[in-house]
Amino acid sequence: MVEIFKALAEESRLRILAILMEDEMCVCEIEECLKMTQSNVSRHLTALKNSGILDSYKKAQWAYYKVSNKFKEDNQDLWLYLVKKLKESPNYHKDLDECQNCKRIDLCDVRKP
Amino acid sequence: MVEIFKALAEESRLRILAILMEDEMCVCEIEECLKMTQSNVSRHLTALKNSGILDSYKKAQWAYYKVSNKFKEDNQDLWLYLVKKLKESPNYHKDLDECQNCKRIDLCDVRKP
DNA sequence: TTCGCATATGAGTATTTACTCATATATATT
DNA sequence: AATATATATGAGTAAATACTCATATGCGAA
Repeated sequence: MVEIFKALAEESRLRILAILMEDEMCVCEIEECLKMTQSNVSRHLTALKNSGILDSYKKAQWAYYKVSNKFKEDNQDLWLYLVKKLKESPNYHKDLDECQNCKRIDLCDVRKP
Repeated sequence: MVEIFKALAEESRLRILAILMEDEMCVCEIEECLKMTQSNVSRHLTALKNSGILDSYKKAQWAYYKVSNKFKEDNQDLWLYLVKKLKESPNYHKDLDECQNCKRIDLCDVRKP
């Protein structure tokens, strides 16, 4: 439990989690959406993954991250709380809009026709 | 939200919260129950209070802390999660037992007849 | 007023954490 | 094999955090 709270006790990580709430994403997309450095994104994703909140898989050189279903199941009340509160957080809509813009750019394999 | 997670991202604070789940307590009682230094208890309680999780009141030289009702109302899902998970945590039963022992000792005014 | 008790706070120390730049590693293309 | 792209990881730096000891502050009793 404390490990989960530690992972969540950081603004950048909550922003990442907020945009991952909607759909899985690739590192390069998160970078672009949140205007964060690649290495910083990677580290935060690793922290969230290590605490059991995210899952990831690789497709060629691309790494995709998504909220872990197991996490959602094992921590239903917390997940409910997060979904609600993340949508209310100050950066949420701005970040979401930015993500819509990013989806118009071909960033990684999954976005290519 | 992040402030709340920051307050909860610490083992000692979760232990304090776990025993405060049952009933309000005085600083000196928490000290005794959890075998922590007075100053450390005081600091953790202040952190939990500043994040909105706890409320406190003074009675003479004694300071009592309890879980804030406002916090419970505003963060129902999270509180539900905490109650469940705190009871499952490794130290919970040991700490609870220790508290039962402490209640046999007269520590502060409220315990005196 | 002085003394005793409870607790908050100052200060020091060690550890942890967030971020960056650089680069190692993994995968694909030529 | 060389080159390009994506991402994880090493290393350095600054800031934050947890804990302790000491003591300031607040309250009550004598």
